[in-house]
Order: sequence, then C-alpha cells, then structure tokens
Amino acid sequence: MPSLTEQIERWLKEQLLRAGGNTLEIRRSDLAEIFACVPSQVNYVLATRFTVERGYLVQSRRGGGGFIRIIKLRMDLPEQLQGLLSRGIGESISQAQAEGIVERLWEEELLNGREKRMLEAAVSRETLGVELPLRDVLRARLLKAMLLALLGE
Amino acid sequence: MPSLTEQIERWLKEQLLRAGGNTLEIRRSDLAEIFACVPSQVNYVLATRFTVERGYLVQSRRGGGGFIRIIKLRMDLPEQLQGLLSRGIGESISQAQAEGIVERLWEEELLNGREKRMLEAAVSRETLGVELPLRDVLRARLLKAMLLALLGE
DNA sequence: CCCTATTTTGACCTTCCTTGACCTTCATCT
DNA sequence: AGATGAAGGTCAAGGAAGGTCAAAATAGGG
Repeated sequence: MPSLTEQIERWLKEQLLRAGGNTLEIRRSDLAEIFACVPSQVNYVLATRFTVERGYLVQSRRGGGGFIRIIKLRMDLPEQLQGLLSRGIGESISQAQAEGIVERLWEEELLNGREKRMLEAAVSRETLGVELPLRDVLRARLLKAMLLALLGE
Repeated sequence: MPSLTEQIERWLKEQLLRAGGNTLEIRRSDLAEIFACVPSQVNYVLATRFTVERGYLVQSRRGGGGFIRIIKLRMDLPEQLQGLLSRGIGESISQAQAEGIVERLWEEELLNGREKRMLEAAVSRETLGVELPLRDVLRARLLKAMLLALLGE
C-alpha cells in the first residue's frame, strides 16, 4: 500500500495532466479533507515531491481565498539542460536534489531508463561511500560531467 | 528440514517466477511475519543468497511505505560483463583500465555511444578530482555500480 | 567429539513519513 | 483603522519502516 505521501503526489500529478495545462490550483484544506489527513501533510508532499529540481514551482496565498498553486515547468530544449549544468548544479549537491533532477530529465524524456539508472547509481550515497562534505561535492561533479557527456553528441 | 534461510530463499524465488517479471517488491516486516522470524533474518538471506554473483540486485527504502526490491539480473549477456561485475573489477582501478573495459563493452555493442560517454565522464580523473589512493577506489565503485544498473530490468 | 562455518537473534541506528501545536497573512465587516 | 475569522506555514516530536553488527546457537565434516 503506497504511503499517503505517494498517494497525494500521484493525485496531484494526475490532476495536472487532466487539467491539460501546466498549472493546478487547490486549497490545502480541501486536499487534506480528500485524503483525511492533517493539512501540514500537504506541505510535506510539496516540499519533497514538487521541488524546483523536479521541475515544479509552488506558490500560495494565505488568508481568505487562500490557495496553493503548482506550476509544472517545461523543459523542452537541451538549452535548458545547459542552464541546469551551468547554473542549476552548484559545487555540491544532495542525493535528494540530484535524484530530483534525474527524475525530471527522465520525465521530460531527455534520458531513457538505462541512462536514468546509471545516473542514479553514480549519484548514490552508497556508491560514493565517502563522508559528507566530500560526498556532495563529488556528486555534483559527476552529475555535471555525465549530463554534459550526453549533450556532446 | 531445510533451514529458515533456504525456505525464505525458495519462497522469494518462487514469487519472482510467479510474478512473471524480473522484479519483486515486499516489506521486510511482512516477510518476517510470514516466516515468524526476526526482520534481520531477511537481510541475512538477501546478503547471502541474492548477491550480484548469483545474479540479483537488491534495493530498498526505509521509513513509512518502505520496501525491499529484488531484481533478477539479465543473464542473456556475454559472460564477460557478468564476470567483470562479480570478479573482474576489484576494489580499485586505474583510469586506463576502466577506459579499456568501457571500450571493449562498446565494441561488443553492449553499450551505446551515450552510455559510453557517460561512463567515460564518470571515471575521468578530472571529474573525480580527488587524490590517488581514493580516486581509483571511487572509480571502481562507480564503474561497477553503473554497469550493474544496466543489468537490471 | 571437536572445530569451523553457517545461521539465528536481538539491541541499537538511520531514514522517511505523519501528526499536532502554534504562528503568520489576508479579506472582510464594522 | 481595528477586529475577526479563514486560510496557509513552521517545526519538532512521534511512529514506521529498513540496516548493522556482533553474540549465541546450530549444523557438518574430520
């Protein structure tokens, strides 16, 4: 049985597709009611599954008439990948962030399944197996170098 | 009477066959309950019976909604690649050696151009950018993990 | 029977998810 | 403007998985 977080994640992505557009607006309290959970559960889902790395922008407004808006960022061109390489990936990156980027590129069909798995393997804490300040630095270098290798057809 | 370890091993392999696919996902705690044993017994079975040498890859996730995933590796590949993964690549490897392996796999068409470039980027001295005893160790881990990723599914 | 290798257990650790108390912002009504 | 209620935000504690390691138990071979 998928976790609540996963259920909410799927539901939101489905709504995004169904709406056809790239934007979804909903009340946090409504979502919480649909899934019979506390409202802050929604914030957890947004914070872990709809990050910028994964290609989403989340906006919101408090007070009466408040809402949460999820915007799916499109990455249609390799040019954007270049942007990712030059600006998006810094000197150091966490595993979660790196996986978000890989997940997004895969969803955008800029990577196939084999390439995705290779990147995930390379970026994994376990594979790197060194302690923390260095691990994140190494991961950033690898991710950049590997993605760059894909661009240079 | 077969040992607990053997019973669990058989059961898992049977489930893998039954599912038809090459992947099985299950909760460690469920498995422990089925066989009325401590959860860590499952780890022992995985560590001794579902190793890379025996043709399996094990992945997992902790926390709520956690799971253990067993992937049966493709066995239709030349012995070379499998041999490489279980014995050929040691704890440490030079750039020249690593590049030789990648080149060979590419010539045998086990890797395409994109995959070759990703691997070369990952094993490059410049990308790794750490000093020597560690660099070769890291390279060996990356090469193994990335090639292994190609054998899943 | 003894010695060794393998298996079984359990205490303790890390990661990820869920919940709830408390805080901030906004629209609207006096 | 000030008060009020209706949103959403934050954060820390608790819970729910799986991981690790070493000691204890057992099985097998000589």
